[in-house]
Amino acid sequence: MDLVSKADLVFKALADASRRDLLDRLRADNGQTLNQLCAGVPGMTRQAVSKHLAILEEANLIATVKRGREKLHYLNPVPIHEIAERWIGKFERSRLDALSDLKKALESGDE
Amino acid sequence: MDLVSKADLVFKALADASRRDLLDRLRADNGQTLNQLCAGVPGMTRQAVSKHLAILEEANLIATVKRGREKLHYLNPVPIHEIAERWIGKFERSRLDALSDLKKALESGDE
DNA sequence: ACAATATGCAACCTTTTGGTTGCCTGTCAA
DNA sequence: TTGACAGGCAACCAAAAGGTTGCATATTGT
Repeated sequence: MDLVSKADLVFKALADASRRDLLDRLRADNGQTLNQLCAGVPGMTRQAVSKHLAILEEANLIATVKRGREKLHYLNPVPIHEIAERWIGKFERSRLDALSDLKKALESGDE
Repeated sequence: MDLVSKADLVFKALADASRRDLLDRLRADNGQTLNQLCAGVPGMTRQAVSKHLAILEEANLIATVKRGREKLHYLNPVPIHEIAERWIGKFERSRLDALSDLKKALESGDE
């Protein structure tokens, strides 16, 4: 098996606000080039953006297509979907239980 | 406004596998003490676990209740729920669109 | 009272992360 | 063919993250 799990790459990729922003911008306008994406993040070099995109690609959150001298970036929402289903879903299902535990604990702490 | 957004704290907290594991274990057995949680992570000092718990608490993913000399940790799934609703939800909704973009791009790349 | 237990605090260390600069490669257009 | 344009690669750097050790503090049971 992998040294780092697939889910871990996705969580780590999503941990950075700049990368979440890149995903947001691809969602709004899919298939942008590196330079187009750079234009939306002033105050950051092209290489920095390129590194973020590489991390997103490693996590399979984006796919790229080379078209001549430019590289088009496409959002792949599948890993986000899987994370939501497999991991967040568990917590969704136990939401009310956990809150009732919490409430009980806080009440008994008041005694 | 805050220097770091609330959502950012949650994403950052979820970025570490040990912390996700702690949440998992609290979900299975809510209200554990620090030492109980340490027992489940062999090969890590109590202080390391304590730091992870502090980060989770900072992100509001757990709430704590002091009970005598021990501190009980309770899962708070609400931030996870909010993340799922506000952020992941957007990507869920655009899932098919993005995939169709991707497919089109890959096809035209084959010409 | 006192020893054991449960946790907190702080300094310190190493690795990872996010970013930069500088230069190289490939592609298009005149 | 020769610039200009889009992007890749590698070295380097500062700051943050993850972890440790050592000591301090508060609570509890005997």
